[in-house]
Amino acid sequence: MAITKSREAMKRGELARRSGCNIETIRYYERIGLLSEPDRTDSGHRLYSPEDQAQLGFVMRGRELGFSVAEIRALLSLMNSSEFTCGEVLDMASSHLASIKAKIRDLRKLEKSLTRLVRDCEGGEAKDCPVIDALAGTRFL
Amino acid sequence: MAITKSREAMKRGELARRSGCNIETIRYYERIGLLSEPDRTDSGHRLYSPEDQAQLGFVMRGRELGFSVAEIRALLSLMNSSEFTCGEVLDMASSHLASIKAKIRDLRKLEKSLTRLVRDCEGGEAKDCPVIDALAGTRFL
DNA sequence: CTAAGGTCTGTAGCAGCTACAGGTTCAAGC
DNA sequence: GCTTGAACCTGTAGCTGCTACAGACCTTAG
Repeated sequence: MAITKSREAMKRGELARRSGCNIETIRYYERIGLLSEPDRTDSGHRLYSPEDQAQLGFVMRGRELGFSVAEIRALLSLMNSSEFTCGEVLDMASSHLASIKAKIRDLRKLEKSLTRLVRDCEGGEAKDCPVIDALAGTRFL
Repeated sequence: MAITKSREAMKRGELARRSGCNIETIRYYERIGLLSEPDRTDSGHRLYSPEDQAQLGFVMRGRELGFSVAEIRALLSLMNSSEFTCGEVLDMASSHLASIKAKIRDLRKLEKSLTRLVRDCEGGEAKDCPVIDALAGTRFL
């Protein structure tokens, strides 16, 4: 094993443990370009630097905020371009926010419909179940 | 082409047109067992009956209500079992409702975090973008 | 030196579709 | 009857975001 950087560097398992990321997901992020290819030991084991760990953290927080892989890729390349403007980032974040709001609206509609169906269903052995009726198209939502 | 049922039966394209379902999705639903295998003409073209169309409608409404394919499969087999109880359906519907509520809660958290970030971002050419800072881990959400 | 664990690679699987290629078949016009 | 183009057939690959496994190699403790 290479001696250089050995104090700071860690292998995939430890990065997984430290970051809380699934060990296979780390390799997946590398493959799709969300993590840059790390150094390797002479025998081919990956060696991650603290910078790699920071980048993984960036990706994970982005995912937690619901950004898609494509969006995170864009954010990363924005950051790495020497002069990125906060405006570009703002555009991405606010359009992402808009899509989250839209999802919430859709889900709230579902919630309303289902709540009504569940409320009207008595749960007995009735022949006419409002939920089934709705699905069968014989009842309006 | 078989003469029987020809007045009522339709081919895949027409079923797609009438139901609003993507034509490939119909075949997909058949493959995964959400639609029963339809009759065929002598040359192998699928012939859908009005019952098939009703079943497709059931599946589509289920999907619109956010039920998973597995849940819809279960609902279908419940319906086809001679004596299904409304209670079983109610259980499925209300646990599905619970998962929708959970999704809404998660999305609302995201919405809050993102709204705050976007609000604090002035969108100029600032060196310190709150969105980037949050992703980089140098700012708490 | 050996055994157990970690890591390597490639690949397959999940949901829920959607789309395409390459081959029949149908239906309408001439 | 023949041609043409649309519709249909099959199998399979792609999408997103992972997750998991097999079989080989490497590392480390005893």
